[in-house]
Amino acid sequence: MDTIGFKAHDHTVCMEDNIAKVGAQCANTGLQLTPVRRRVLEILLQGHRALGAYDLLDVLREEGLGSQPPVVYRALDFLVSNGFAHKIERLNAFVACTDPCSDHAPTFLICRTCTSVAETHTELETGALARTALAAGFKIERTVVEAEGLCPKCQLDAA
Amino acid sequence: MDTIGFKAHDHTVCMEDNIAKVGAQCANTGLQLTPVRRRVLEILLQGHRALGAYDLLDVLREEGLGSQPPVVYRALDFLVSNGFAHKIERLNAFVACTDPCSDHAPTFLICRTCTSVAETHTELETGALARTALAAGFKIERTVVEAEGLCPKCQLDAA
DNA sequence: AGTGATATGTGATAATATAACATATTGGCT
DNA sequence: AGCCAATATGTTATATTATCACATATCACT
Repeated sequence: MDTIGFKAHDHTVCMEDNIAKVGAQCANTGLQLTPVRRRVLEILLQGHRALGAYDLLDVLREEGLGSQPPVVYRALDFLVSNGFAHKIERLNAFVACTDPCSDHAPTFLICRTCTSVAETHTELETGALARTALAAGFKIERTVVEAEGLCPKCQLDAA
Repeated sequence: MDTIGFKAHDHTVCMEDNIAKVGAQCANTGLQLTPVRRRVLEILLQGHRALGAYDLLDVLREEGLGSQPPVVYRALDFLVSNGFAHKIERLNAFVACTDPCSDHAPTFLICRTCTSVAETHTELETGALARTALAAGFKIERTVVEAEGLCPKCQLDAA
């Protein structure tokens, strides 16, 4: 039950590792990590925070990488559908995946004040939700599990 | 581990019970179940399905109960913040609560083809999340747990 | 080089949600 | 009843999030 995002860590290494893993995965599977896609991933990796599509687009626009919404939505669609990023439904925003090589059912801890997001991985198969679904004859294809609250730092700030 | 929504049941009674409970709760606590609020709840109760705010607004408009977005969003805000309805974040849509008297952390099973929604109340899932959060020093205030897939009926139809 | 698949550029618009401010209604109090 | 404060509604405008549609470019492979 790994939790990255609220813990101190070498973030430069964290980012480089992530990009390297994604690059390798793309090379292996024939996916194209084009400049816009790579840049969107880099921006998302910059902080363990959720960013809206239009926040990302603002950065791309400044850098001359694109100016219209479809540019960023296409890049996000690529990243999300290949498991390199996730959408936080509660915020209509996006985060880089912290473990981009494994196929997983991620869960998120979202800080309401600083919008930082920690990703954790719980097993879907054995969870209570899976048992409930089974009992109801429901076939789960995808899950959204998000907890909203206060991260350690913001709890201190609030006190 | 109750699951209403994919099971056959007397839906007229289901609706009437729900409205009666909500009415009683409002009377007890001084909340005002005004015509628009009541009507929005009724529309949501009509099926165990998620409806978008603008779908609801279309109905209200036909019935002369309101024509502008704030009308329906205010009613939904009332219903959601008092636990009489829930927002399905994955769909940006709303459902009536199936157990409007208890304070709970609901979870949902969402059928991708018929948009029917079953509400369940598993404490276990939030329990596992709660342990993860505790380990990370994160204080949970609210959770979003939604599973998307195929309901029993749509599995049959697909076969 | 040619071809089909994939990716990008761009303008328009759809879908979801809130701000801001005026007016009306309700409930409690004297 | 009459008044006040709180709550609810009406309405215009706008913000935010997301997709469509179609033209063009680039890539991967033969």
